[in-house]
Amino acid sequence: MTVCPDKNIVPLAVIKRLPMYYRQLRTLKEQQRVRISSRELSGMIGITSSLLRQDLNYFGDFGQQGYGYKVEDLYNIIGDILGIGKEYPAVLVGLGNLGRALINYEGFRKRGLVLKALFDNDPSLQDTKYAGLPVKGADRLYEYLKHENIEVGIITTPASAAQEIAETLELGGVKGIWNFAPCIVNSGSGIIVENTHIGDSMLTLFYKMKNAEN
Amino acid sequence: MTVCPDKNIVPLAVIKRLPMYYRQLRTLKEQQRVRISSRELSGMIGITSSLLRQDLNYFGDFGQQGYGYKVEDLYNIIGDILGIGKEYPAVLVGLGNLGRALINYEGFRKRGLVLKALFDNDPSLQDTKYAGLPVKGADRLYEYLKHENIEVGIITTPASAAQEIAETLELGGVKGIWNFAPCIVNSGSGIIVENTHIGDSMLTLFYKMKNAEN
DNA sequence: TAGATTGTTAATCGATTAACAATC
DNA sequence: TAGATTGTTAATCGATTAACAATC
Repeated sequence: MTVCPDKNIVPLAVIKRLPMYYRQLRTLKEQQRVRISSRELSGMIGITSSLLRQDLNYFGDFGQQGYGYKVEDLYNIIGDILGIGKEYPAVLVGLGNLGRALINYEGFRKRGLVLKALFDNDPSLQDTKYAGLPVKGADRLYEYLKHENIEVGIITTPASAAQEIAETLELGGVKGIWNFAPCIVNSGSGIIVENTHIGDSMLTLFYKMKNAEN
Repeated sequence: MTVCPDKNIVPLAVIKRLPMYYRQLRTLKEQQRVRISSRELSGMIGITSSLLRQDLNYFGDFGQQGYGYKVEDLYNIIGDILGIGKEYPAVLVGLGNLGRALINYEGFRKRGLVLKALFDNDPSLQDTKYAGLPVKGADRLYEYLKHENIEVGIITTPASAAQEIAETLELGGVKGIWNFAPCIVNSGSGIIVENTHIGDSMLTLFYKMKNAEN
């Protein structure tokens, strides 16, 4: 029952499925479900039960033969594996519509993302507050990072500004960058960059729609 | 040079990379680059040149031996493959922060997504306008869809409302659903559902950060 | 032409599925 | 115990990479 991630050999494909399991287990928990078999859970998600069991067994033996998995236990275990529960101090750069939407979504806060300050180039926003958080000029980002312990930098600027901001974040010592700008952000050294290109998924949708007509 | 998608046998893994190529080619086009080799383009993106050439060859022969690819031509070709240029009339349901952010992002409009109406349950919003678009009660969604030709339904409601909205969209005859609610949306018949779970990528980031420390 | 780079085949690698013994 | 379902191995399937002949 111990959570033991086999040193770095867990395939990324497996990791990417964990949040999906986590979400479905939360729904089940909210419905007061106590136990669930790999067959039923995988069916809800649209994968095979083999795949689900394989994935879980990268981290440990969490089930019980003839019984299945305890919903709440598995939910907590996957939460632990994902690093939920820990707090991640964060800054967000780029106070446009998407930035504001992310700031106001409580789900992130609930999973451990704690915003500490916001940055934007617009002079009219300098030294104001938004959602209770201080708004500073992007030129003061590096200085701020030097004095605070920030682990995550969120980029919601236009593409043109993203690379420079990423470099500043990296110099400032963040551990991970969550990039929403529609461009590839390169990290010099090996810090973690997670790209979320919302527009890409729209184009994937268009492609599928176009080709479903046949 | 003709765009010929080999009937439905293009792997999804390939499709998912096309928007990335498209984005990088746009950047190159903006920098006035005329030609590019598969080696250089793939390097910018962080994949092998083999993979890039394999991917493109699902759709046709767009390069020239000894020369490479013409940036602008390839950009346009990939745009065509993805279905950009065509217009997709759309509705958005759920006028929260994320919904508003999407409405105000011009990039979607540029690629062909044309919002026609917005829906929300909040009575104070009924029959107002937002960003020049009419806002209606979610209970009027089905009636609206019956009278208008809408192809895409965007769901930015809380998880609890998403499934019902999805069913209404489907009954109303949309071809594709772009779901941002943090839950799995099941389509009865086979309409296209593209899920964009922003929160999932945050959890993936957390996992990577947690395990990079070792 | 010589050099460069494609398109494409074959080899490798990794991820998914099937199957079943172990066991609750 | 009998039935159910896991954990895990082996088989399959699919995706990526390497290599190179074709050719611009």
